Amino acid sequence: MKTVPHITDAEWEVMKVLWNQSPRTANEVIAAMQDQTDWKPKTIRTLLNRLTQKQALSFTQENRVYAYFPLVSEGECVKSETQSFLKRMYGGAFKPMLVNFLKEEQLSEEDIKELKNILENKSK
Amino acid sequence: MKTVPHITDAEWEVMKVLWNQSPRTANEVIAAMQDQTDWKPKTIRTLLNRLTQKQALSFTQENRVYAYFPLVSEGECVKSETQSFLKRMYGGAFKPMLVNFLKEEQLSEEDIKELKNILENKSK
DNA sequence: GAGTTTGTATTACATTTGTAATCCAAGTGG
DNA sequence: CCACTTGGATTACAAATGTAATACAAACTC
Repeated sequence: MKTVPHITDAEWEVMKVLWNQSPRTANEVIAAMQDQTDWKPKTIRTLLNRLTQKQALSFTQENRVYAYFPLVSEGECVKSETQSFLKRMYGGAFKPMLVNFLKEEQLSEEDIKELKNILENKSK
Repeated sequence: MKTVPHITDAEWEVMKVLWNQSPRTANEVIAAMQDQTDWKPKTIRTLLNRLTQKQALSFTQENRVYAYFPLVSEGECVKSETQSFLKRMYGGAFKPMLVNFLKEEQLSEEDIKELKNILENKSK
């Protein structure tokens, strides 16, 4: 399976913007992030650079301006991060975590119904 | 709610040993970790120190030897780490993650049954 | 009681991460 | 053509993290 680069917390925010829509220029990304964070533009450019270096992003060049786009999908990254998270927390086993959290978290009737449905379909 | 200190990957391994059984002296921890890791004893001592500083551990002193024990429970830590993980991955929502992973992961018939049971009990 | 061992405390040092600022080159306005 | 702007490239720097080594003090061995 393809290995995705490790994406840090700060970088993750940038990725989310580009997963949401791409390609986008650096300035567009910066603009899109003005609400969520108070990072300076230079900071965001640094993150774009690092993500490009670790091949999570690439870009096309139009005149002097780069338009960035993801090289890895959100699903891949979420999966990969979850895997290492689970490994740390629960020794890699998915079910114990589910058991633990199903017990602890509050879920609405609807949520429970939806989850049961999913399980239903899996078991077929 | 009580805030637990942030425990890093390496530190987490040490905590697991002490959650598993405590109190334990530094040497006992080191011995217990010989299989899982190839960290030098000094490294493990550093981790014990850092964990003590951040008040994840404390110790009692018997002659010149410290016996360490956790100040925070595994459950607390798992919960807290999971919260920040979910925040990063899914904007903090628990259910979307469940949905996503229930769909993706393989679970045995038994697992599914168990999970459905848990859901059953919650919905009552 | 002086040297050696052994536990703890202190210090070290590279890498990663967060958070930018500075430098430089291409384009733009007069 | 030359100063100014603007986008990207390079450099900066502190805190956190991984991974130890060195220093020091108590205890144990002759």
